Amino acid sequence: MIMENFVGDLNLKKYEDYINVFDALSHPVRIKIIGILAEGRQYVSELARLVNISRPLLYMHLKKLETARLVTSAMEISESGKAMKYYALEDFELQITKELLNGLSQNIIIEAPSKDGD
Amino acid sequence: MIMENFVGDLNLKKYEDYINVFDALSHPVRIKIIGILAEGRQYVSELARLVNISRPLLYMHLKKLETARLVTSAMEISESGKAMKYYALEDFELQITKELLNGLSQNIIIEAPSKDGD
DNA sequence: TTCATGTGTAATAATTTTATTACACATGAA
DNA sequence: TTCATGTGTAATAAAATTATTACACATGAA
Repeated sequence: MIMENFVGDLNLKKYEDYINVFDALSHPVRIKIIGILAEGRQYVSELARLVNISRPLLYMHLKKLETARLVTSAMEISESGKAMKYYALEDFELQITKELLNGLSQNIIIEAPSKDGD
Repeated sequence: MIMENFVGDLNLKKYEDYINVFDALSHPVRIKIIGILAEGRQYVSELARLVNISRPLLYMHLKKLETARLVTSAMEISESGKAMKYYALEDFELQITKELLNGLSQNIIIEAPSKDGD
């Protein structure tokens, strides 16, 4: 079995996929969320209390994490009959090397807007 | 020799260090820069041409990469007598795991601005 | 001297991200 | 019915990032 870039359960292919992950990991609140979800899944309102931010803001951060596929969500009806949305952390293990980034770089083309401000 | 989180030549300790790295890696232009520097060091003006962006913008991106300590810079006087600023890629190898992020998470405290928008 | 090339940065504009506020709607329990 | 708790999102404000423009200054060669 060949594993070019071992990336755990995440299936990152295009450079955009990686950038989504890096972007997702570039904010303290989102690292905090990951830390909490590492202990086990949690529903939104409770997660908001644990992270100490508002629910609307939490949704924004969760969206980034979900886009990066670092977390997944699932709706459930609790015993008491309430709808609960649970978020869970994905399994992942990312190895970032110069070689990987160099490889991604090959697919990136920056189209020229202006060459020099002079 | 114990190596808690192997991070190559980068010496990342605080969660801010990691966030700086993630942030640095979260933009196509910067990945492109890394890809080019992976082939060898380069001076600013030439790098700007290779990446296809303006020099002022390049400086901005280089600053982020340098803050993250993914690149280093050095001034040199060329044979022809011109001052040249060379940028080079650092050696690094980063293993990102749930455990690492969970560890970082412990040090992050989000101070409450507002609990819920309701 | 003028041109081509290198350095650096200040000021501003454009865009995106982050954060807040204010809603609407559902359920179970008191 | 009212309260506490859960869901979701639209609109806006605030802040940060990204991008542009316009400078200044240095060196070697023509």
